[in-house]
Amino acid sequence: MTAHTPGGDPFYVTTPIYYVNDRPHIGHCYSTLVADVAARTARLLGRDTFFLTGTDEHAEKVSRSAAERGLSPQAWADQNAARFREAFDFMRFSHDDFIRTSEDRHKTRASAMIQQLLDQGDIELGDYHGWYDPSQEEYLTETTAKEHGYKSPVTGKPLEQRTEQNYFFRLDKYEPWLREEIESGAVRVLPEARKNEVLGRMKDGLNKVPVSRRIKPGDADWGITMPGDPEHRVYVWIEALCNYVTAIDTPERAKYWPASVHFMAKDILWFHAVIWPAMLHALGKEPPKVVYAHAYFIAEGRKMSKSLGNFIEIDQLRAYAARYSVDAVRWYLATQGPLGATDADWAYGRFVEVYNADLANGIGNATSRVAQMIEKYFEGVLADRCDGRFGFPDGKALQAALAARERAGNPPTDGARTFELAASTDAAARRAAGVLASGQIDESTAAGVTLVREIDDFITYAAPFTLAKHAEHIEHGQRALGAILYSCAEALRIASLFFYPACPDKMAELWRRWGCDHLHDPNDADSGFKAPLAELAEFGTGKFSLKPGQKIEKGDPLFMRGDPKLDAPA
RNA sequence: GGCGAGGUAGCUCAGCUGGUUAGAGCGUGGGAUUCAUAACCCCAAGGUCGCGGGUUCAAGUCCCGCCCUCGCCA
Repeated sequence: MTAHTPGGDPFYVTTPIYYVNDRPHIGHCYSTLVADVAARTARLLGRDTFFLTGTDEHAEKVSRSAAERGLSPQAWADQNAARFREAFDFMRFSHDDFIRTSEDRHKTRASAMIQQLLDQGDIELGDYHGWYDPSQEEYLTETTAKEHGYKSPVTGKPLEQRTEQNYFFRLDKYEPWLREEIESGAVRVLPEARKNEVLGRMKDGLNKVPVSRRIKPGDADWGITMPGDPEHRVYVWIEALCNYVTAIDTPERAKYWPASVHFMAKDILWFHAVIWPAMLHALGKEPPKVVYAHAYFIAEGRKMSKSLGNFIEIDQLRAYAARYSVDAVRWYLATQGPLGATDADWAYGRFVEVYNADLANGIGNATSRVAQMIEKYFEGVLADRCDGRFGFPDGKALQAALAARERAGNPPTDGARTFELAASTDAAARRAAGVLASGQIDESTAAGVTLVREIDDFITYAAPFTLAKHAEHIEHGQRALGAILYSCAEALRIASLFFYPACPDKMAELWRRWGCDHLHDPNDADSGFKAPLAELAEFGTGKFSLKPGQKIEKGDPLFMRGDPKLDAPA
């Protein structure tokens, strides 16, 4: 789907695979967006990136829902998996593959992985006993059972103690190893608060975990059976975890293991941070480098739930996108989302504020004003190059600008300032590079925002619009003006690179207008970069820098200002 | 109940090993300005740093107690 930059270090990022019975909503979109931004950042940095998402299909409820509709489980899963694909295409996610657990490539490999665990004695038969809810035909955890007074949470009928033969994964065997991995950071569990949780819970000891249940008469033939024992069906979660490996188990893709980062919501952290690494270790494979569990979105200050019926579904995101652009929706999710341990709010008022502040009044306005000046004073053609340094005593361009302000009777009140735009863009690039190890995707967006702020500040101080009016009375006035505008444009070009992971289409649009040659195909934001960030972000003298003579087209506002008084899109 | 995190400006949060007037972004109010999408830039509003004790020459920053919120518990 996306062109890879050959030669870079492999970077493998995943999302959970989504339960195919669900309708795509903001939660799925958020997890996937986080991974997408990480993947796009990795590609921008020149890493050989592989980004995987997909659907989890082998649940009992899937076959039941299918039956209700008179469909085969597969047909039903096909239909719903397609919804996720559509939603993800709409969100402009750049996954390299979309795996479905009902695919043969997954089933055969997942079975083989389980077979190996069985052969090695890491999965063994044992007795499971727990609280069984006969009315729902399911076991409840001790905690849940207790919470409900040992009665069915659904029907209120008494629960029964039952014992059943199941297969168990010997998680207990790997406790010392796992503790060491997590404590040392060999497996980084993030955010830090989650790591503490996991370690805290591990203190109570690790038990064998049931990984299968006995097939009952009438159960649909849907899912993987325990190798060598067709009486038992493998639990979906363990099979689902295997997707991260099955999807890249080909000669060309093998280089991507171990995963650089698994992103997920906090509810499935335990599986990813504890059970999965232990399974991998048992299989003789390396554990993932980073396991990152984000928190949840709430809606307008309220928890989302089926009973309130306030889930933010894909249609609502589409409505926002119709008014503000998909990139604006991505921006809000990426910068305001629950990346840390606490939940974040999807709130319309906040959406407009952030959209206006960062996008419309930020990079959108900055590119407009710079392009407009180049159009007005230089007929839309860049005049000079400049190294982005404006200081004393040899910053001639800035001195000319200050002379103009003096002449206009509007000298700066804040004294002699120095601007090192090239140093600022370098600092931003270093900051953005931190995204990959920390999973902190907002480092890149924040670097872009900070940079734009500095550029705006510089424009105000250097006042090229004032210089333009007095240029003929000032020595080298016209050249100084060209140099200043060049630096603003060049700094904005570099800033746009940091906006790209969250706002790929808008930045591709900007690059087309300004004639920037970053992408293999300027008309396709996903066509891959021609060089890694280190080269793309060279200021002034690089291969990808703006060049004298280059045409700068202003065009319509990149992000039209939003009106907070309007009702929320619906 | 057990374990853990945290309560700092209207909002979201920074404040490392204790030390000049407690910071940022957004929002709000005012000013300046016109290159720009009435945007940008500057300034301000005055937050008992959850509450009460204690240690110290000095405490959001350490200790004790209390209140509250939140997370995890296969």
